[in-house]
Amino acid sequence: MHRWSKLFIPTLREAPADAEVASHKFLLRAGYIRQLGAGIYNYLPLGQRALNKIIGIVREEMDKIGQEFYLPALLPKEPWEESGRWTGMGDNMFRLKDRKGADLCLGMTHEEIMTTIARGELRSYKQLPQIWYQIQTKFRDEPRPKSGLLRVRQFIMKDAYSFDIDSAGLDKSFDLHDAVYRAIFTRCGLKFVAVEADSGAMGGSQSQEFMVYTDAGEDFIASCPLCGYAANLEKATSLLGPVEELVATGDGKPEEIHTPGMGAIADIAAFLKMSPANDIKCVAYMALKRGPAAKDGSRKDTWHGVAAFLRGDHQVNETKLLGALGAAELRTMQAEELQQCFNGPAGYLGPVGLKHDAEPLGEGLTVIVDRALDGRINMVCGANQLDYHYRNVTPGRDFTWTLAADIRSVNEGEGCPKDGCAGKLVVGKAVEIGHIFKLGYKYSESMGLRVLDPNGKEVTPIMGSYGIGIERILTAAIEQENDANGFCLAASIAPFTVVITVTNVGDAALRETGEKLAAELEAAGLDVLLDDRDERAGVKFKDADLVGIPYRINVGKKAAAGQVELVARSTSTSVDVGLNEVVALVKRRVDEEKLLEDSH
RNA sequence: CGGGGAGUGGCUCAGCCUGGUAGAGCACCUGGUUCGGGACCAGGGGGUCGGAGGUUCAAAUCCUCUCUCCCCGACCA
Repeated sequence: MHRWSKLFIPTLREAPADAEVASHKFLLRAGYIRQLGAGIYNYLPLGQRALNKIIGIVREEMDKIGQEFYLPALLPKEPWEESGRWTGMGDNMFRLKDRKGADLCLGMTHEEIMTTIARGELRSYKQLPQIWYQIQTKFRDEPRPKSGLLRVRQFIMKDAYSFDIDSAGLDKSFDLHDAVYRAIFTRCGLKFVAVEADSGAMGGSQSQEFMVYTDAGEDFIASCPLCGYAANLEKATSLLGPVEELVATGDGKPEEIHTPGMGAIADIAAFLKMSPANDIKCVAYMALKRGPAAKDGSRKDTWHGVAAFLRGDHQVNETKLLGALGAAELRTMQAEELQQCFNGPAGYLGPVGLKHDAEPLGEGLTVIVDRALDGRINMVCGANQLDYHYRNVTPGRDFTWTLAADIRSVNEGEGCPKDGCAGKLVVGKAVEIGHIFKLGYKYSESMGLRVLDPNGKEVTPIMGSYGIGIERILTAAIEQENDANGFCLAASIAPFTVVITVTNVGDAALRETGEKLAAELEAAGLDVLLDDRDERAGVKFKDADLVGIPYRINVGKKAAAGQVELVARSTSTSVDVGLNEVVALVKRRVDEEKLLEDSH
């Protein structure tokens, strides 16, 4: 049994000024965490208990499909050079040298390391499939840590890796993780959605994120309320309605028009009394192409000019653009670069007469057009000349391109992309709590993992990679359920399941009743905290509400009559219960919560 | 890295513009009165004003440099 008077639970009346999001404020106020530096936090006893409970659930579920490892966080350079990520990870990797001057890094993910184990030990298809996981501290030198535990530089991750003989096997491993992840998040009391996602730096084909809707999140999710389609905005597509085309003027060929001071799309649209959808906008980038790795691990990276053209009312999706180009990084062009590539100024850039490369990221300019320009006619675009535009511009007839691709972000209200679905997309903010990838052969190939197949032939196993952010589960749970007084965690992850508040410890009878009740609850298998502090009742109620414990039992005035109050934190409802029934009632409530989870 | 903001007892902040004895509330310690939704009274402890340099008889306050943290944009669990 734990007594509040003996525990270190430093609650705060006011949130420190630099906390902005709810979970950050409450984690600090409830005495779960204290900050040590930007994106670096101390976990205090209450926080540690909650995280341990989450880890327990993750471990229990993961053990159903995989085996737990524990790899080092301090890693030598070599495996990273083999995969190409020693340079590929860039500044996000914490690097250090040992006393001999050898390069080391702090692990930010462990594909490489797991692969070294696999290639050292796996010899036969008979040993596959394997699912290996660990729960371990990760280090990432984030450009901008923020929002308390939401984005930090040191965090706990459950990372798992699968090795299969073929893609059918990978599909199965992927589905196993999908199912187990759903079970984990449900047991943690999260209302989550699984969405299609971009694979990013991990590489690979298919990936799916698990998200919890919250304004504190950093991702946007497009979803269809009708059919259940859901995708990260980085990946989402939509069905566009028809656009009313402009009527051609003159001979129907591109015609230069004088448009002084109309560098913005809104201006030119108003001037020509047309919709921005009739305009072709240009966003000019410099894209970084990674060169092949040299023997010493170094690379020659090069920058290439890219002109992206899309509908005037659409926004570039840089994630999609990166993917379409096969580039590593993007930055917008400087004025001199614009002049050099377009011979024209920003605001008046256009595709007509633009020379472009045949292949992406070549010597000259890469012209990429968005698919939403397919089949469009009589559009308006910049003339690559200050204060001039063209009209009557038809893609394909009046200009060509290096490649066409989906490079725009969908907007709320656009049509659901699923065949036959008439739904309209809605966009919401969310935080990512888990991500599962089909990696493919990226690591097994580059690092030389081979096994013999049934025919005695060497084959390369196919891999998957699967992550869960442990602290993110806690953070998302708090974001999901909080009010003015604090937050409420599911019994499964709360540091304590029930707190017994003895309203007046000066009263020996009350104190004894509380002690006895606590012992009984503990005997019933519940995590119980006895608030035996010599504080006024109000202080103890406030603290109990603050720290997220789902059930509270008030031992007060009515105790003499054999009655206590059972208060549910989530609904703030209380019922009077007989002292001899309260243990069974709390137990039943907690068990019902579990049942509810299982039925998901 | 670009842009914006902040560093003053443990927490929230005032003081800075216009240089002149470092303050309030909460928290903490002692005593008393209270005791079901963050009590009250009295007394008390605690601060190199982020750091360095400069201007000045005198710097929390003015100047220069620097460090740290937070927020907005490119990354991801």
